[in-house]
Amino acid sequence: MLNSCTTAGSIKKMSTRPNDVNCNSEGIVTGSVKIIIFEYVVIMKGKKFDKKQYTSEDIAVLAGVSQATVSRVLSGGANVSEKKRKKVLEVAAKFNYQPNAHARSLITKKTGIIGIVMRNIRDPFYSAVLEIFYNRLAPLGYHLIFINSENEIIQEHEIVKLVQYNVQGVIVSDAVLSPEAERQFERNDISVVLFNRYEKNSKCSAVFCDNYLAAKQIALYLLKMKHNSFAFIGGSLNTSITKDRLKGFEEVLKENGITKFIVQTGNYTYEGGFKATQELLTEHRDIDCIFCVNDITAIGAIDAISTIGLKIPDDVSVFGFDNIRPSGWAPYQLTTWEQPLEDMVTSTVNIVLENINNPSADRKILRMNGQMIVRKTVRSKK
Amino acid sequence: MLNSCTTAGSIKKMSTRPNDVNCNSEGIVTGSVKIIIFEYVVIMKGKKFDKKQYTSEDIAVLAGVSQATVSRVLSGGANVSEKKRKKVLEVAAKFNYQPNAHARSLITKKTGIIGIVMRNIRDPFYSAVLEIFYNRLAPLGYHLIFINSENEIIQEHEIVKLVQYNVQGVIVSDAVLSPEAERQFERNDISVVLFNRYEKNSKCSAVFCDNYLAAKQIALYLLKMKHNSFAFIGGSLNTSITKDRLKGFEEVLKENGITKFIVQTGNYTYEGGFKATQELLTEHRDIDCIFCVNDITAIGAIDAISTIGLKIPDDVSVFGFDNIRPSGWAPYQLTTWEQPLEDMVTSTVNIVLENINNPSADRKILRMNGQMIVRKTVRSKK
DNA sequence: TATTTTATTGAATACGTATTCAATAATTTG
DNA sequence: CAAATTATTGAATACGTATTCAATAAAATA
Repeated sequence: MLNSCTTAGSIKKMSTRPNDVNCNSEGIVTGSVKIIIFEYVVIMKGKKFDKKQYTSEDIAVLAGVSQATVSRVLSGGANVSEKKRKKVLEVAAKFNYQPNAHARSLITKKTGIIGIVMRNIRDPFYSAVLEIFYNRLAPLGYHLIFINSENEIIQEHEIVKLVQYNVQGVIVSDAVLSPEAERQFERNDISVVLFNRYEKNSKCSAVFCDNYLAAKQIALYLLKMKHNSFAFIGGSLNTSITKDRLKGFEEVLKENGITKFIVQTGNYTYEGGFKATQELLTEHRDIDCIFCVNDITAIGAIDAISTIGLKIPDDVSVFGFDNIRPSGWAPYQLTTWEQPLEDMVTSTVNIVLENINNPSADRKILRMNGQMIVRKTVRSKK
Repeated sequence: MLNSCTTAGSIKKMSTRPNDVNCNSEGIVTGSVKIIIFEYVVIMKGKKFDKKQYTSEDIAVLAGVSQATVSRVLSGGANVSEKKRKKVLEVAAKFNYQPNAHARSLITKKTGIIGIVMRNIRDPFYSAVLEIFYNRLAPLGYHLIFINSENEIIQEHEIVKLVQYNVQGVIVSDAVLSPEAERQFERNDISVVLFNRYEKNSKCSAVFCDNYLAAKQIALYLLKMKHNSFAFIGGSLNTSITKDRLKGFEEVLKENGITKFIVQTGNYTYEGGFKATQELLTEHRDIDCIFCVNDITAIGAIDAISTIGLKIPDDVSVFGFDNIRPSGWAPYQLTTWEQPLEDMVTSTVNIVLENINNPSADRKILRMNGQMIVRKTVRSKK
């Protein structure tokens, strides 16, 4: 038997090629050219075709065609006779051939990789964001390299690998890029879409909720419910989210002659919301209404309020933003503003895809609307 | 001026090479060989060095060395004279050269990519898992391709891209692989570590909490607190987590002569826990103690219990597993079992790295301990 | 049937890097 | 100073694929 041979060795392309090599149902190579059989059997070491990473060259030899034909079958599939196509596919399947994506991308300049840069992945809003992005992009053949950052402003060193991997696009969620990072992408013609952020001094596209308008509507609603003393718990004051939500909110309050308005700074986390609320209510017992920049902050606020011993919404109303799942949980029942998450992701993906097809496409800024979700943390009237 | 030239064109390697080409402080190339200057200026179109993705070949020309030397400087750095090294680094920095990771990996067979396959990324436990894995692996130069799945058993088509990208290792969290998927990885010498799962009929390494032992301790604790009628809300019965936690729990109950023990099936989610608890308490009002397979299920259970109007822990005690952050939130104060998350990740990373260095390393099965976190959802006595 | 058109194919090449190998330069040793 | 090491370098090559180009085979047209 041929497979009693024990010498190991690697496959080299033969200078003389068989016209035809067949594989029987056991997966053992048979055919008219012994040297080929010999070499492949040696590799297999009795494990059939496992433990060997086949190349298109190998498949070509085993199918009795040229490497070019194998490539044609497995990439586009154009211009190959039905007979050879079948043969190639058969051999490829039998030997479980998987093309090398790196070699492929070297030629095509298409890596099929998209970078996703995230902060606060522990915030349920952003876990959802990641999940939805994956579910949208994977069926299109794009895969995600995940980058986690702790910084509001993403630094160049955090994303340089994305450049080296030639990602075809980048999604930055809940953060912005440093000028150096942005230039790095720009130089390499990698388009970036900011998700849930907006930066004036940037050339990046951006998809976000119209925070300014939403905040105005929220303020109007809270006024309608006869609140008098307002507070806002934001994130960092130089993020567009906090700036815009604060601006819209404050404008409406001023227009309506509200004088009592305290702005407290959190950091978009539960802990931040909890602490900010404690401080807020210690100094300003008369606050009867808190607008939180996002739900996770609001949940922290709610817990702080009840820890102090105040009642929601009788003593203090709380309004959130995002409509994450925990906001609907029984103890919270948070009244909030729902971001149109699915639509935002869809739009972002569309921009990314458009930039891939047309690298000189214009920057796009998309403001989406969302809607108010009324639950039980804002009193009805007084 | 040289840059008044408007013809565009791509850079070709010159057959005759300059001995030295300098870049002045403006970033404009100067030197003794005009043809080189010409070509590079043409490319730049007056935008200095933007909008051009340089290759090591380009840097070589601009630094007056061979491509091999550039490669030596930027990869290992061995065996290059200090003078040329400096020159190369200077030019590379000035032109913002980034080596192509795909071309590199084609040679080195090291992609620097690790696949992470996740389910339930919306569960705070797994968001944390992802964050920690990133934070551990990125400093080591490894990057993550993120795969999301809805399946308990990961199918081949979901992970085939990981094979094509030649990932150097795979972490599968909260799921197992189908035999075909596992073989796919095995054939390609890609080692897999199951995280928080264990599968007997698999050759994959695994890192998980000793669920059996933990469940026994939990049962003992609940017995000590004088509970009589027990329930367990698990996930799917063919996952190791549910099986082992159930087994340990049930064994102790039996040893202690407990006859009232109801097993209800959830799906590791809030909604699953909520619904299972509703059903459970409708049929079995006498249950005074529920052990939930994980915290998010337990939180759903707590909400269901209080929705029904029962008191925790006076009427019903709830015990969780994981110690996710929301378990510590004010309304929940869930008594639970903390998984040693950081240690589990560290161990997993170590196994992955070991497998990279030694592909024939043995399968490793790591059971970690964790600890009980006593809060307020289990009554003290009765 | 002769001629033109189209389909199919393989050889050669390109992608951008790391590495081998041989040649040369620099240094050390005697 | 001569000989032997060692350090440095560039040319050539390999990695695994897609694609161009030229050649051949097949089909369609006259």
